[in-house]
Amino acid sequence: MTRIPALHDRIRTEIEGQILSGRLKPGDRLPSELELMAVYQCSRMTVSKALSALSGAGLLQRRKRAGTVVAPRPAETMVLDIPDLAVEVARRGQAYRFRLIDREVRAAHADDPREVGLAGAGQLLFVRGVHYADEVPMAFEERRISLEAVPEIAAADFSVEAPGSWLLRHIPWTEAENRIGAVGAHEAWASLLNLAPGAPCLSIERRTWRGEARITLVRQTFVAGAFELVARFGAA
Amino acid sequence: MTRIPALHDRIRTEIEGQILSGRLKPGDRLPSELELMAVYQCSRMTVSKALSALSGAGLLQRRKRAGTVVAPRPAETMVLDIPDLAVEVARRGQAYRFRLIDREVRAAHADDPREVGLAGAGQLLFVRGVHYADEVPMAFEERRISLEAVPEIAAADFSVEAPGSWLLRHIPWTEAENRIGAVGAHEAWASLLNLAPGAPCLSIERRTWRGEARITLVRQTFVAGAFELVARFGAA
DNA sequence: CAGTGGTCTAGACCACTGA
DNA sequence: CAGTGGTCTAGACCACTGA
Repeated sequence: MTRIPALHDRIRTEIEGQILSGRLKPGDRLPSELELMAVYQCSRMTVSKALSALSGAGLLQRRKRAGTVVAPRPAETMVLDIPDLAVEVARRGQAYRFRLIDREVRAAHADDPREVGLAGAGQLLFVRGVHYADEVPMAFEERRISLEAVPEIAAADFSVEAPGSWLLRHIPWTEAENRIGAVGAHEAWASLLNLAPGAPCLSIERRTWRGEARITLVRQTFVAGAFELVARFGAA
Repeated sequence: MTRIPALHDRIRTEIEGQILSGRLKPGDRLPSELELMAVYQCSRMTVSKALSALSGAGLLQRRKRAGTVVAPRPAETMVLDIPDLAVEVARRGQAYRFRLIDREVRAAHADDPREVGLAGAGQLLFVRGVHYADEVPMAFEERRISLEAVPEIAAADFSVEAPGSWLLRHIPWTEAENRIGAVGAHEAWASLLNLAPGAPCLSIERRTWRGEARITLVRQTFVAGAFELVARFGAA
């Protein structure tokens, strides 16, 4: 059973291979759709489908009259997996637990632009807790949630489910931004992770939106070595 | 000049909006192509183009006979920008410099599986250096390059150009994998970054390939706060 | 076996834009 | 203004697979 790939797929793969291997370089011009129809003995729609896919993937640039050229090397953007912590810990075969440290409903601090940006004049829910894998502390979490956007979270029980998992089930975000860096463990929470103050930690600060509405602002701080992010580019 | 969007684009946007807003939930079934043809008064190819795009983006799942359903919430994969350091520093309006610490051509250490995986029985080029922004040390880099894959790099002058920039110009990778974590500054290079040993650093370890060939293995260690990675998902 | 999506054709009209 | 890509049509044959 040798699967016969679709013709548009074969055309796409062939041209993609020529670009990735370097036989076709940025700026090189490709044959027109009319010429490719003759090469592959097919209709224009079929050629167009292959070229449009490559154009959508950023490998080609197409302009009327000017024709189709190989795109300049794209910015190095990679796909980054940011798994839900409970899922990731379970995948490793460890027991996951979230321990709530404290929670508070209050207005945004007017002198904290991040809080004002999140909650505006409304209330926010402020939550802190620790993520454990097999009862070993893995990350400290400090989260702010807009109660205007998610009023029903005021009643959620975070001893059962981490706030992040709760949010994902109830109002998944449509947009997110993560800032990833390193920080030294802060005195206020170093001991919660069994660390000395200043010990190296991986910090992920995430903002999420649902459409226009700001949902949450969370900062997770991981014990160095307890968690790694992986970003990939290219074939699986 | 109100740009009239293409019909297939309008169909795609409408359905996409219904999914992202939650009016259509994972598992919900969409009308068949035949039904959508009637709704939008268009041909099947036009409907198909819209649905195929959404299927390719992971928002829909399509199966013959079973029809088209909204896909389960996709894994949270984000787009991560990993800029070339020289480019990133220039973008900030700072002066970039790479300082070569040492370089060495040798065989892979048989007891280091990462080196053996990179160079096999062949030679590798081992390079260490520091990246500066406005003469302030920003990152320490330790890089291994397969000389079998890139013999011409043996003659490159790294006082002029960082190894990473040289590689990008000469043999851009087609696949890459990055592991991002936090580490404490190592005694061997902490002083090069004006850090005390153990001070928090952001670590990026990158492997690259060109097709099947392994190109390089590099670990860059950034002074905490000197560099942040940003990952985004959703609309720009 | 009937409905669904996957693919392909041979044509058409058009907007754009560089020669 | 002529060549190019963007879009769309009305049809066709087929593979797949759940009712």
